Amino acid sequence: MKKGELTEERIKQTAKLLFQQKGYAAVKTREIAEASGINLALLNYYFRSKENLFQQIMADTMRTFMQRLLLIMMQPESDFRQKIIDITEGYLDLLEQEPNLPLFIMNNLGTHADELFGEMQPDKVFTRSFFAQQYREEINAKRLPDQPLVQFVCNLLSLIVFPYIASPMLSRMAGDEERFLKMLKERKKMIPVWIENMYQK
Amino acid sequence: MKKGELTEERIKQTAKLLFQQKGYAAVKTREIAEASGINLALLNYYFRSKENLFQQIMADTMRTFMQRLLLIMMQPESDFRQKIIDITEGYLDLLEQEPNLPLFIMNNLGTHADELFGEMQPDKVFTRSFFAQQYREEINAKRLPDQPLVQFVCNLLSLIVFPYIASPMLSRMAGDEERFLKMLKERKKMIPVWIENMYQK
DNA sequence: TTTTGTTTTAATCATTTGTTTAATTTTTGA
DNA sequence: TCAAAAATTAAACAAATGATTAAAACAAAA
Repeated sequence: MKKGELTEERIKQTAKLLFQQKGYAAVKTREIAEASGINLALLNYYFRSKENLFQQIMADTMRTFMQRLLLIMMQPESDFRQKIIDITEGYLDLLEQEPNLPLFIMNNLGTHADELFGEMQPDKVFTRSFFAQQYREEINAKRLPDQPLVQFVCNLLSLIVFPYIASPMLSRMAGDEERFLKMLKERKKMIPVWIENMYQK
Repeated sequence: MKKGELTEERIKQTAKLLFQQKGYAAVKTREIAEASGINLALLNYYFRSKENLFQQIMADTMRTFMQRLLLIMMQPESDFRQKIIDITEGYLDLLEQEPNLPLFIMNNLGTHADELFGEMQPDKVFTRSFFAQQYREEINAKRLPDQPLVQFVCNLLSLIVFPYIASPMLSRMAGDEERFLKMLKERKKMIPVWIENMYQK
Protein backbone atom coordinates (compact mmCIF):
# COMPACT_ATOMS: atom_id res chain seq x y z
CA MET A 1 0.00 0.00 0.00
CA LYS A 2 2.98 2.30 0.58
CA LYS A 3 5.44 0.99 -1.98
CA GLY A 4 2.96 1.47 -4.78
CA GLU A 5 2.26 5.14 -4.22
CA LEU A 6 5.98 5.76 -4.20
CA THR A 7 6.63 4.27 -7.63
CA GLU A 8 3.44 5.84 -8.92
CA GLU A 9 4.81 9.22 -7.95
CA ARG A 10 8.21 8.41 -9.44
CA ILE A 11 6.63 7.51 -12.78
CA LYS A 12 4.62 10.71 -12.73
CA GLN A 13 7.64 12.89 -12.08
CA THR A 14 9.71 11.21 -14.77
CA ALA A 15 6.88 11.40 -17.28
CA LYS A 16 6.29 15.05 -16.47
CA LEU A 17 9.89 15.86 -17.24
CA LEU A 18 9.84 13.94 -20.52
CA PHE A 19 6.52 15.45 -21.64
CA GLN A 20 7.90 18.89 -20.86
CA GLN A 21 11.02 18.26 -22.91
CA LYS A 22 9.51 16.54 -25.95
CA GLY A 23 5.74 16.80 -25.94
CA TYR A 24 3.07 14.12 -25.69
CA ALA A 25 3.43 12.47 -29.09
CA ALA A 26 7.22 12.32 -29.06
CA VAL A 27 7.44 10.51 -25.73
CA LYS A 28 7.02 6.74 -25.96
CA THR A 29 5.66 4.61 -23.15
CA ARG A 30 8.81 2.47 -23.22
CA GLU A 31 10.89 5.59 -22.74
CA ILE A 32 8.92 6.59 -19.66
CA ALA A 33 9.24 3.08 -18.28
CA GLU A 34 12.98 2.92 -18.84
CA ALA A 35 13.60 6.41 -17.44
CA SER A 36 11.55 5.57 -14.35
CA GLY A 37 13.32 2.25 -13.93
CA ILE A 38 10.10 0.25 -14.10
CA ASN A 39 8.64 -2.45 -16.25
CA LEU A 40 6.57 -1.24 -19.18
CA ALA A 41 3.40 -2.91 -17.92
CA LEU A 42 3.55 -1.00 -14.65
CA LEU A 43 2.68 2.18 -16.47
CA ASN A 44 -0.72 0.82 -17.40
CA TYR A 45 -1.08 -0.86 -14.02
CA TYR A 46 -0.89 2.53 -12.31
CA PHE A 47 -2.28 4.88 -14.94
CA ARG A 48 -4.46 2.76 -17.24
CA SER A 49 -3.06 4.50 -20.33
CA LYS A 50 -0.46 6.97 -21.58
CA GLU A 51 -3.27 9.39 -22.37
CA ASN A 52 -4.59 9.20 -18.81
CA LEU A 53 -1.14 9.70 -17.30
CA PHE A 54 -0.73 12.78 -19.46
CA GLN A 55 -4.12 14.21 -18.48
CA GLN A 56 -3.28 13.89 -14.79
CA ILE A 57 0.05 15.63 -15.27
CA MET A 58 -1.47 18.41 -17.35
CA ALA A 59 -4.25 19.10 -14.86
CA ASP A 60 -1.68 19.41 -12.06
CA THR A 61 0.63 21.58 -14.12
CA MET A 62 -2.03 24.01 -15.30
CA ARG A 63 -3.53 24.50 -11.88
CA THR A 64 -0.21 25.02 -10.08
CA PHE A 65 1.03 27.45 -12.69
CA MET A 66 -2.05 29.64 -12.56
CA GLN A 67 -2.50 29.37 -8.80
CA ARG A 68 0.79 31.16 -8.36
CA LEU A 69 -0.68 34.20 -10.09
CA LEU A 70 -4.16 34.04 -8.63
CA LEU A 71 -3.07 33.64 -4.99
CA ILE A 72 -1.00 36.80 -5.19
CA MET A 73 -3.79 38.67 -6.97
CA MET A 74 -6.16 37.79 -4.14
CA GLN A 75 -3.80 38.85 -1.34
CA PRO A 76 -5.53 41.49 0.80
CA GLU A 77 -2.32 42.56 2.59
CA SER A 78 0.11 43.68 -0.10
CA ASP A 79 -0.35 46.80 -2.21
CA PHE A 80 -0.38 47.05 -6.00
CA ARG A 81 3.33 47.57 -6.50
CA GLN A 82 4.25 44.82 -4.08
CA LYS A 83 2.02 42.36 -5.94
CA ILE A 84 3.90 43.07 -9.16
CA ILE A 85 7.17 42.35 -7.40
CA ASP A 86 5.75 39.18 -5.85
CA ILE A 87 4.46 37.88 -9.17
CA THR A 88 7.74 38.59 -10.92
CA GLU A 89 9.94 37.00 -8.29
CA GLY A 90 7.56 34.11 -7.72
CA TYR A 91 7.54 33.08 -11.36
CA LEU A 92 11.21 33.72 -12.03
CA ASP A 93 12.14 31.53 -9.06
CA LEU A 94 9.88 28.80 -10.38
CA LEU A 95 11.26 29.07 -13.93
CA GLU A 96 14.81 28.79 -12.67
CA GLN A 97 13.91 25.27 -11.54
CA GLU A 98 11.56 24.38 -14.39
CA PRO A 99 12.75 26.27 -17.47
CA ASN A 100 10.67 24.16 -19.84
CA LEU A 101 7.43 24.86 -18.01
CA PRO A 102 6.24 27.85 -20.07
CA LEU A 103 6.57 26.14 -23.43
CA PHE A 104 4.90 23.04 -22.01
CA ILE A 105 1.99 25.09 -20.75
CA MET A 106 1.62 27.14 -23.92
CA ASN A 107 1.69 24.04 -26.12
CA ASN A 108 -1.19 22.44 -24.28
CA LEU A 109 -3.19 25.56 -23.60
CA GLY A 110 -5.42 24.82 -26.55
CA THR A 111 -6.75 21.58 -25.06
CA HIS A 112 -6.35 22.30 -21.34
CA ALA A 113 -7.03 26.00 -20.88
CA ASP A 114 -10.15 25.28 -18.83
CA GLU A 115 -8.13 23.55 -16.14
CA LEU A 116 -6.07 26.71 -15.60
CA PHE A 117 -8.55 28.24 -13.24
CA GLY A 118 -9.76 25.07 -11.57
CA GLU A 119 -12.93 25.93 -9.65
CA MET A 120 -12.60 29.71 -9.97
CA GLN A 121 -14.30 31.79 -12.63
CA PRO A 122 -11.69 33.72 -14.63
CA ASP A 123 -13.79 36.87 -14.84
CA LYS A 124 -14.41 36.85 -11.08
CA VAL A 125 -10.68 36.89 -10.44
CA PHE A 126 -10.09 39.55 -13.03
CA THR A 127 -12.78 41.90 -11.78
CA ARG A 128 -13.23 41.19 -8.05
CA SER A 129 -9.73 40.24 -6.85
CA PHE A 130 -7.79 42.68 -4.68
CA PHE A 131 -5.36 43.13 -7.52
CA ALA A 132 -8.18 44.09 -9.90
CA GLN A 133 -9.53 46.55 -7.30
CA GLN A 134 -6.11 48.08 -6.76
CA TYR A 135 -5.62 48.31 -10.51
CA ARG A 136 -8.82 50.31 -10.85
CA GLU A 137 -7.72 52.56 -8.00
CA GLU A 138 -4.51 53.29 -9.87
CA ILE A 139 -6.55 54.22 -12.93
CA ASN A 140 -8.88 56.44 -10.93
CA ALA A 141 -5.89 58.17 -9.35
CA LYS A 142 -4.59 58.78 -12.90
CA ARG A 143 -1.44 56.85 -12.13
CA LEU A 144 -2.32 54.33 -14.86
CA PRO A 145 -4.11 54.82 -18.21
CA ASP A 146 -7.58 53.33 -18.57
CA GLN A 147 -6.85 49.99 -20.20
CA PRO A 148 -8.25 46.52 -19.49
CA LEU A 149 -6.49 44.52 -16.80
CA VAL A 150 -5.68 41.68 -19.22
CA GLN A 151 -3.54 44.04 -21.22
CA PHE A 152 -1.53 44.79 -18.09
CA VAL A 153 -1.20 41.16 -17.00
CA CYS A 154 -0.28 40.14 -20.54
CA ASN A 155 2.62 42.58 -20.55
CA LEU A 156 3.82 41.45 -17.16
CA LEU A 157 3.70 37.75 -18.05
CA SER A 158 5.33 38.44 -21.43
CA LEU A 159 8.38 39.96 -19.87
CA ILE A 160 8.65 37.24 -17.24
CA VAL A 161 8.11 34.21 -19.42
CA PHE A 162 9.46 34.98 -22.88
CA PRO A 163 13.20 34.61 -22.18
CA TYR A 164 12.58 31.03 -21.07
CA ILE A 165 10.57 30.29 -24.19
CA ALA A 166 13.12 31.77 -26.56
CA SER A 167 16.33 30.96 -24.70
CA PRO A 168 18.19 29.23 -27.57
CA MET A 169 17.60 32.28 -29.76
CA LEU A 170 18.39 34.84 -27.08
CA SER A 171 21.58 33.17 -25.89
CA ARG A 172 22.82 33.31 -29.47
CA MET A 173 21.87 36.97 -29.69
CA ALA A 174 23.57 37.62 -26.36
CA GLY A 175 26.80 36.12 -27.70
CA ASP A 176 27.29 33.32 -25.21
CA GLU A 177 25.51 31.45 -22.43
CA GLU A 178 27.17 33.45 -19.67
CA ARG A 179 25.90 36.77 -20.96
CA PHE A 180 22.45 35.27 -21.37
CA LEU A 181 22.34 34.11 -17.75
CA LYS A 182 23.51 37.53 -16.61
CA MET A 183 20.65 39.01 -18.59
CA LEU A 184 18.14 36.69 -16.88
CA LYS A 185 19.41 37.71 -13.44
CA GLU A 186 19.16 41.39 -14.34
CA ARG A 187 15.53 40.99 -15.34
CA LYS A 188 14.42 39.96 -11.87
CA LYS A 189 15.18 43.47 -10.65
CA MET A 190 14.23 45.29 -13.83
CA ILE A 191 10.83 43.89 -14.81
CA PRO A 192 8.89 45.64 -12.01
CA VAL A 193 10.68 48.88 -12.89
CA TRP A 194 9.99 48.49 -16.59
CA ILE A 195 6.34 47.71 -15.93
CA GLU A 196 5.99 50.76 -13.74
CA ASN A 197 7.67 53.02 -16.30
CA MET A 198 5.76 51.62 -19.28
CA TYR A 199 2.58 53.38 -18.25
CA GLN A 200 4.17 56.59 -17.10
CA LYS A 201 3.24 59.43 -19.39
CA MET B 1 8.69 19.08 -65.16
CA LYS B 2 6.01 21.63 -64.24
CA LYS B 3 3.33 19.40 -62.72
CA GLY B 4 5.75 17.89 -60.25
CA GLU B 5 7.01 21.10 -58.71
CA LEU B 6 3.42 22.17 -58.22
CA THR B 7 2.42 19.15 -56.14
CA GLU B 8 5.74 19.29 -54.31
CA GLU B 9 4.91 22.81 -53.22
CA ARG B 10 1.37 21.82 -52.29
CA ILE B 11 2.64 19.03 -50.06
CA LYS B 12 5.11 21.40 -48.43
CA GLN B 13 2.46 24.01 -47.63
CA THR B 14 0.05 21.45 -46.23
CA ALA B 15 2.76 19.82 -44.15
CA LYS B 16 3.92 23.17 -42.84
CA LEU B 17 0.44 23.95 -41.59
CA LEU B 18 0.07 20.57 -39.91
CA PHE B 19 3.52 20.70 -38.31
CA GLN B 20 2.71 24.16 -36.99
CA GLN B 21 -0.56 23.00 -35.48
CA LYS B 22 0.52 19.68 -33.97
CA GLY B 23 4.30 19.34 -33.99
CA TYR B 24 6.53 16.87 -35.80
CA ALA B 25 5.79 13.69 -33.86
CA ALA B 26 2.03 14.15 -33.79
CA VAL B 27 1.69 14.53 -37.56
CA LYS B 28 1.54 11.22 -39.45
CA THR B 29 2.69 10.81 -43.04
CA ARG B 30 -0.72 9.48 -44.03
CA GLU B 31 -2.30 12.63 -42.62
CA ILE B 32 -0.07 14.84 -44.72
CA ALA B 33 -0.81 12.74 -47.79
CA GLU B 34 -4.57 12.86 -47.27
CA ALA B 35 -4.62 16.59 -46.49
CA SER B 36 -2.56 17.30 -49.61
CA GLY B 37 -4.76 15.03 -51.71
CA ILE B 38 -1.89 12.81 -52.77
CA ASN B 39 -0.91 9.19 -52.49
CA LEU B 40 1.20 8.28 -49.49
CA ALA B 41 4.12 7.13 -51.62
CA LEU B 42 4.38 10.52 -53.31
CA LEU B 43 5.59 12.03 -50.07
CA ASN B 44 8.70 9.87 -50.16
CA TYR B 45 9.01 10.30 -53.92
CA TYR B 46 9.40 14.06 -53.49
CA PHE B 47 10.97 14.34 -50.05
CA ARG B 48 12.69 10.99 -49.39
CA SER B 49 11.41 10.95 -45.79
CA LYS B 50 9.15 12.68 -43.31
CA GLU B 51 12.25 13.83 -41.44
CA ASN B 52 13.69 15.43 -44.58
CA LEU B 53 10.43 17.19 -45.41
CA PHE B 54 10.38 18.61 -41.91
CA GLN B 55 13.99 19.81 -42.08
CA GLN B 56 13.28 21.71 -45.30
CA ILE B 57 10.23 23.38 -43.79
CA MET B 58 12.05 24.29 -40.59
CA ALA B 59 15.03 25.81 -42.40
CA ASP B 60 12.67 27.99 -44.44
CA THR B 61 10.61 28.99 -41.43
CA MET B 62 13.54 29.94 -39.23
CA ARG B 63 15.27 32.01 -41.87
CA THR B 64 12.14 33.91 -42.92
CA PHE B 65 11.16 34.66 -39.34
CA MET B 66 14.54 36.07 -38.38
CA GLN B 67 15.13 37.85 -41.68
CA ARG B 68 12.16 40.05 -40.91
CA LEU B 69 13.98 41.37 -37.85
CA LEU B 70 17.48 41.52 -39.32
CA LEU B 71 16.50 43.35 -42.51
CA ILE B 72 14.93 46.15 -40.51
CA MET B 73 17.89 46.28 -38.12
CA MET B 74 20.23 46.76 -41.06
CA GLN B 75 18.18 49.52 -42.70
CA PRO B 76 20.39 52.61 -43.12
CA GLU B 77 17.46 54.97 -43.86
CA SER B 78 15.10 54.79 -40.90
CA ASP B 79 15.94 56.11 -37.44
CA PHE B 80 15.82 54.22 -34.14
CA ARG B 81 12.21 54.93 -33.26
CA GLN B 82 10.99 54.16 -36.76
CA LYS B 83 12.74 50.78 -36.68
CA ILE B 84 10.85 49.86 -33.52
CA ILE B 85 7.58 50.72 -35.23
CA ASP B 86 8.58 48.78 -38.35
CA ILE B 87 9.51 45.68 -36.36
CA THR B 88 6.28 45.80 -34.35
CA GLU B 89 3.99 46.27 -37.32
CA GLY B 90 5.93 43.86 -39.51
CA TYR B 91 5.64 41.01 -37.04
CA LEU B 92 2.07 41.72 -35.97
CA ASP B 93 0.97 41.70 -39.62
CA LEU B 94 2.72 38.40 -40.12
CA LEU B 95 1.23 36.88 -36.98
CA GLU B 96 -2.27 37.86 -38.00
CA GLN B 97 -1.86 35.47 -40.91
CA GLU B 98 0.21 32.81 -39.16
CA PRO B 99 -0.83 32.82 -35.48
CA ASN B 100 0.82 29.47 -34.78
CA LEU B 101 4.20 30.58 -36.07
CA PRO B 102 5.72 31.73 -32.75
CA LEU B 103 4.98 28.50 -30.89
CA PHE B 104 6.23 26.50 -33.86
CA ILE B 105 9.49 28.43 -33.90
CA MET B 106 10.01 28.31 -30.15
CA ASN B 107 9.36 24.57 -30.03
CA ASN B 108 12.05 23.84 -32.58
CA LEU B 109 14.53 26.47 -31.50
CA GLY B 110 16.49 23.89 -29.55
CA THR B 111 17.38 21.86 -32.65
CA HIS B 112 17.26 24.56 -35.33
CA ALA B 113 18.51 27.75 -33.69
CA ASP B 114 21.57 27.81 -35.94
CA GLU B 115 19.46 28.19 -39.04
CA LEU B 116 17.92 31.38 -37.66
CA PHE B 117 20.73 33.57 -38.87
CA GLY B 118 21.56 31.68 -42.08
CA GLU B 119 24.91 32.97 -43.30
CA MET B 120 25.14 35.94 -40.92
CA GLN B 121 26.99 35.94 -37.63
CA PRO B 122 24.57 36.81 -34.82
CA ASP B 123 27.09 38.96 -32.97
CA LYS B 124 27.91 40.92 -36.15
CA VAL B 125 24.26 41.87 -36.51
CA PHE B 126 23.95 42.72 -32.87
CA THR B 127 27.02 44.91 -32.70
CA ARG B 128 27.53 46.31 -36.22
CA SER B 129 23.99 46.75 -37.60
CA PHE B 130 22.55 50.25 -37.99
CA PHE B 131 20.08 49.41 -35.25
CA ALA B 132 22.90 48.47 -32.88
CA GLN B 133 24.71 51.70 -33.73
CA GLN B 134 21.60 53.79 -33.19
CA TYR B 135 20.96 51.98 -29.92
CA ARG B 136 24.41 52.95 -28.66
CA GLU B 137 23.81 56.54 -29.75
CA GLU B 138 20.65 56.59 -27.64
CA ILE B 139 22.66 55.35 -24.69
CA ASN B 140 25.40 57.94 -25.23
CA ALA B 141 22.78 60.67 -25.44
CA LYS B 142 21.42 59.40 -22.09
CA ARG B 143 18.05 58.72 -23.66
CA LEU B 144 18.43 55.02 -22.82
CA PRO B 145 20.10 53.29 -19.85
CA ASP B 146 23.29 51.36 -20.53
CA GLN B 147 21.99 47.82 -20.97
CA PRO B 148 22.88 45.16 -23.56
CA LEU B 149 20.97 45.27 -26.82
CA VAL B 150 19.64 41.73 -26.34
CA GLN B 151 17.78 42.88 -23.28
CA PHE B 152 16.05 45.53 -25.36
CA VAL B 153 15.23 43.21 -28.27
CA CYS B 154 14.00 40.56 -25.84
CA ASN B 155 11.50 43.00 -24.36
CA LEU B 156 10.31 44.11 -27.76
CA LEU B 157 9.83 40.58 -29.06
CA SER B 158 8.17 39.51 -25.78
CA LEU B 159 5.44 42.10 -26.11
CA ILE B 160 4.89 41.35 -29.79
CA VAL B 161 4.86 37.58 -29.69
CA PHE B 162 3.49 36.52 -26.31
CA PRO B 163 -0.22 37.16 -26.93
CA TYR B 164 -0.10 34.74 -29.86
CA ILE B 165 1.64 32.12 -27.76
CA ALA B 166 -0.77 32.41 -24.86
CA SER B 167 -3.97 33.26 -26.71
CA PRO B 168 -6.21 30.54 -25.17
CA MET B 169 -5.26 31.74 -21.70
CA LEU B 170 -5.53 35.43 -22.47
CA SER B 171 -8.87 35.20 -24.24
CA ARG B 172 -10.24 33.53 -21.11
CA MET B 173 -8.76 36.27 -18.97
CA ALA B 174 -10.20 38.89 -21.28
CA GLY B 175 -13.67 37.39 -20.84
CA ASP B 176 -14.47 36.55 -24.45
CA GLU B 177 -12.87 36.27 -27.87
CA GLU B 178 -14.08 39.70 -29.00
CA ARG B 179 -12.38 41.52 -26.15
CA PHE B 180 -9.22 39.53 -26.80
CA LEU B 181 -9.14 40.57 -30.46
CA LYS B 182 -9.71 44.18 -29.47
CA MET B 183 -6.76 43.87 -27.14
CA LEU B 184 -4.56 42.54 -29.97
CA LYS B 185 -5.49 45.47 -32.19
CA GLU B 186 -4.73 47.94 -29.44
CA ARG B 187 -1.25 46.51 -29.00
CA LYS B 188 -0.16 47.43 -32.51
CA LYS B 189 -0.33 51.10 -31.54
CA MET B 190 0.75 50.68 -27.93
CA ILE B 191 3.86 48.48 -28.05
CA PRO B 192 6.17 51.16 -29.50
CA VAL B 193 4.86 53.60 -26.91
CA TRP B 194 5.31 51.13 -24.07
CA ILE B 195 8.83 50.32 -25.21
CA GLU B 196 9.73 53.97 -25.36
CA ASN B 197 8.29 54.67 -21.91
CA MET B 198 9.82 51.59 -20.29
CA TYR B 199 13.28 53.10 -20.29
CA GLN B 200 12.26 56.62 -19.39
CA LYS B 201 13.55 57.53 -15.98
C1' DT C 1 2.35 6.85 -83.20
C1' DT C 2 5.91 5.25 -80.62
C1' DT C 3 9.18 6.01 -77.18
C1' DT C 4 11.06 7.81 -73.17
C1' DG C 5 10.98 9.89 -68.87
C1' DT C 6 8.07 11.62 -65.21
C1' DT C 7 4.32 11.26 -61.98
C1' DT C 8 0.98 8.54 -59.49
C1' DT C 9 -1.00 4.47 -57.49
C1' DA C 10 -2.13 0.14 -54.80
C1' DA C 11 -0.12 -3.21 -52.18
C1' DT C 12 3.22 -4.69 -49.03
C1' DC C 13 7.11 -4.71 -45.57
C1' DA C 14 9.43 -4.13 -41.32
C1' DT C 15 9.29 -1.58 -37.11
C1' DT C 16 7.40 0.82 -33.60
C1' DT C 17 4.11 1.54 -30.15
C1' DG C 18 0.27 1.31 -26.77
C1' DT C 19 -1.82 -2.16 -24.33
C1' DT C 20 -2.93 -6.71 -22.35
C1' DT C 21 -2.26 -11.23 -20.36
C1' DA C 22 -0.74 -14.58 -17.38
C1' DA C 23 2.62 -15.88 -14.41
C1' DT C 24 5.97 -14.56 -10.61
C1' DT C 25 7.72 -12.08 -6.79
C1' DT C 26 7.05 -9.13 -2.89
C1' DT C 27 4.50 -7.14 0.79
C1' DT C 28 1.01 -7.10 4.25
C1' DG C 29 -2.14 -8.36 7.87
C1' DA C 30 -4.15 -11.87 10.67
C1' DT D 1 3.85 -18.14 9.75
C1' DC D 2 0.97 -18.11 5.94
C1' DA D 3 -2.59 -16.91 2.86
C1' DA D 4 -4.46 -12.96 0.52
C1' DA D 5 -3.43 -8.68 -1.72
C1' DA D 6 -0.35 -5.76 -4.12
C1' DA D 7 3.48 -5.02 -7.07
C1' DT D 8 6.33 -6.47 -10.74
C1' DT D 9 7.81 -9.03 -14.78
C1' DA D 10 8.40 -11.28 -19.44
C1' DA D 11 6.02 -12.23 -23.40
C1' DA D 12 2.82 -11.37 -26.77
C1' DC D 13 -0.91 -8.87 -29.53
C1' DA D 14 -3.02 -5.72 -32.58
C1' DA D 15 -2.92 -1.50 -34.62
C1' DA D 16 -0.19 2.36 -36.46
C1' DT D 17 3.41 4.12 -38.93
C1' DG D 18 7.36 5.30 -42.06
C1' DA D 19 9.12 3.48 -45.99
C1' DT D 20 9.55 0.64 -50.35
C1' DT D 21 8.32 -1.81 -54.51
C1' DA D 22 6.57 -2.78 -58.85
C1' DA D 23 3.28 -1.67 -61.89
C1' DA D 24 0.20 1.74 -64.11
C1' DA D 25 -1.12 6.33 -65.87
C1' DC D 26 0.39 10.38 -67.87
C1' DA D 27 3.01 13.84 -70.49
C1' DA D 28 6.39 15.28 -73.65
C1' DA D 29 9.63 14.52 -77.42
C1' DA D 30 10.96 12.08 -81.56
